[in-house]
Amino acid sequence: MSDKYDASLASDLAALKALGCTNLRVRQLMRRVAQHYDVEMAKAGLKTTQYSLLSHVLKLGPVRPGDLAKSMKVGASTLTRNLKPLVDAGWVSLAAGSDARSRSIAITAAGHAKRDAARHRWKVAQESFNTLLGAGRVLALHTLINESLELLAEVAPTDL
Amino acid sequence: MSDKYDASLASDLAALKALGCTNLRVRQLMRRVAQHYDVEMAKAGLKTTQYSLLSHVLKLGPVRPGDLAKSMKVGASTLTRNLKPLVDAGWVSLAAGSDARSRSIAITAAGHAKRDAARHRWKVAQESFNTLLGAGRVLALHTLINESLELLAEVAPTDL
DNA sequence: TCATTAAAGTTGCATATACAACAATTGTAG
DNA sequence: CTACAATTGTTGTATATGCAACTTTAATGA
Repeated sequence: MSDKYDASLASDLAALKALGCTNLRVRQLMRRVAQHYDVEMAKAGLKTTQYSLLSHVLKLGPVRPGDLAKSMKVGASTLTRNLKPLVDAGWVSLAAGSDARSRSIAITAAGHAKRDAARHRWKVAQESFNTLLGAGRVLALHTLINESLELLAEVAPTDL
Repeated sequence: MSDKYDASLASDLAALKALGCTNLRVRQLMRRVAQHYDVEMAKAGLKTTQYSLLSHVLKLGPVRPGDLAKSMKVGASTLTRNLKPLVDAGWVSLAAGSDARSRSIAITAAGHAKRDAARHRWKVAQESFNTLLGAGRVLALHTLINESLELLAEVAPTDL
């Protein structure tokens, strides 16, 4: 398959210089998107990040911290800390793993219930987001993110 | 001008359901991009966020906190706190504003020097990012972010 | 077996982020 | 002129984020 972004046209190279800091722009987008989703998720008593974490634990079943962190693409230390509120709330359990240095993270019955209850809110946020931006734009954004993450992961200094 | 994302094709609507959480994906991208830039900026002794803040203060001249926050699209409380390390380092000064409830934020000589010294690192990060992803992809990403931020701002509950 | 290295998580430290509540000031209606 | 409302920032609280250093355990080599 052809890559429509392979060519570096002269016009592109000129346009690049007019762009602002990509890091800043991505952060700004992240904040707005978080705000959009958080408004809905708050009605379910969850931060969007917590919903994602809960969903991943549910999907992966009993899972080791390292594998969960890789799956979510966050650093190990971030995972340790983000897990704490969920454990405190009784939505996630931390048990001893087969290997004595590792652990086993699992969702509890209460956690499963909480996630199911919050699922509807997430859908509302996701769908209103799609409507607001337009389907084509959201699809294009996801495609760009997919490609970018792959390219960035190849040269990333750490797993995050 | 025509908007190539206006139409909601049936094929698009079907593809949307296959997408994961947009909030999660944008966050993941943000982390990787931050990591990429931070590697370079660390050589100048700055976080990329601090470089952005310093650059904005430089660009806007003596500026009120509220205006600076709006320009950077961060919440007012975030700005207050992000400013502190820079003030402590002597790169930014906080003075009384004309209006007694407001203030005046300005860059110091040391801050200006620091920013100039860091500018080269930022360029390296930005250019290596462009090379890694490809000019077309970066341009497409910026375009999507520009459009998305505009649409999101219209319905945002707060200024952040 | 014993020292070395590798693997897996957690903790100390620092920053980033924002909502709600608050404090201080200015503007405005009566 | 005063009571009420709007403006402008900061703080309390809580989460998100990750690097470097550390602890514990497992694997490996001599």
